[in-house]
Amino acid sequence: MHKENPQRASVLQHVSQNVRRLRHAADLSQTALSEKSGVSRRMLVAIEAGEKNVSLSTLDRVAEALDVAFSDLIQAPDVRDHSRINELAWAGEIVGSKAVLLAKATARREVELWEWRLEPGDRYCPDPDLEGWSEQLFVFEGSLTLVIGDQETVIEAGEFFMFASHQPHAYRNDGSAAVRFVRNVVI
Amino acid sequence: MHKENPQRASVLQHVSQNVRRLRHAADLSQTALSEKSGVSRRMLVAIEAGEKNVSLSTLDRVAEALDVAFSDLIQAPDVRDHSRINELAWAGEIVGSKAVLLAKATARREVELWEWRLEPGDRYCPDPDLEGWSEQLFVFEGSLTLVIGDQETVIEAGEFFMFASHQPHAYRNDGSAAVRFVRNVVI
DNA sequence: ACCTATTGAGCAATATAGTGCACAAAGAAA
DNA sequence: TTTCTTTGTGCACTATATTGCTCAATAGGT
Repeated sequence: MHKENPQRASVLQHVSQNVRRLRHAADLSQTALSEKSGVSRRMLVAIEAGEKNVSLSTLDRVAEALDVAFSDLIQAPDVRDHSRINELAWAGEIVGSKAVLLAKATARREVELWEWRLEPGDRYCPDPDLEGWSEQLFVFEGSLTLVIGDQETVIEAGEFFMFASHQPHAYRNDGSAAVRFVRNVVI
Repeated sequence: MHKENPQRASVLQHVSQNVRRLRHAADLSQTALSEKSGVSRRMLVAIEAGEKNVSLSTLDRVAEALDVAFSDLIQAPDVRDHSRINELAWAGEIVGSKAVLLAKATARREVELWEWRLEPGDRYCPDPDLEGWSEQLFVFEGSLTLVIGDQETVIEAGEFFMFASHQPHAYRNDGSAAVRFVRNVVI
């Protein structure tokens, strides 16, 4: 009649891993999370073991106590690959035509595509983004000096660079001509 | 002792709206969806009314029957803005330095950043993407002819364009010099 | 050794998700 | 009108999520 609970739903496995991971990230014990969320510790054990079929509102209380979005608890925990690829994906019939996939990122919420132009000697020092954000830069004219922490990287025209933008960083043009680049901000 | 069910969880409201919207989009009656998903019609009514606290596996069965991702059922239904912005967001101290936010998209799963180069006379005709995908193009050298359906658009160097890529489309270089552009694929 | 914090698990009680049935209201098409 | 489809609701029943209580096992720190 009813299913013998094969728990086919992969969502539950993700939840189990995510809750544990995020709870440790928040430096909370099961007891502490239980008090903060209002969900019994016994239930938290079951959730982290993946042996109970959690309801939405219960899971939402956990998400709120962990200070994360609900969707963060159901997403596959390891799908995020902010890997740099830079491979030739297509070559046209005429020599020189090409398509290069610079990077592929598993986005959760937002993407921002920016066009930038920085005159020689100019700079931009943004506030660091929150944890999880990353930026992808593609310089198509001039030369860009990227400062991350105390480390400086020069990105020439035609080059691509990607970094986690929660650390302090700055853009600077040390060259003699204007630098123009595309900036892709992703979370 | 227990709460008088204020159902504070906004997730449940989203679910209620999403299920109904997607069910209509799939052209299914409650009865049909019930048979396809294995969830009782009585429960579907409750879900769409937002008066029951659905469990993950039950909602996952609904998601599978609707042929959508689980996260599609819990997300706020109208948050997707693929709006073109193109506003000057920052101006440097030296005249000419600038940052232009070309576009901001609410991404759900993936982002792909591509660098392209197309020689004169060359073209690329990809298979149309699935519903929901969109592409953002920024041409920084040459001139690109974008064919969408039976409509042609010429994008000059320095210009930006965005379109839903589920419709048949093609890139073509009608100019006399190579065209180079950045292509951002988002869902 | 001891003490303490943390986690896992068993069990009984309770709250509620989920089912199946019956029936009514509304709308569309004959 | 009559028929059919779709949807909402009340109710009793079952399945199970959720709780609070136990106790055991493990790991660190003193």
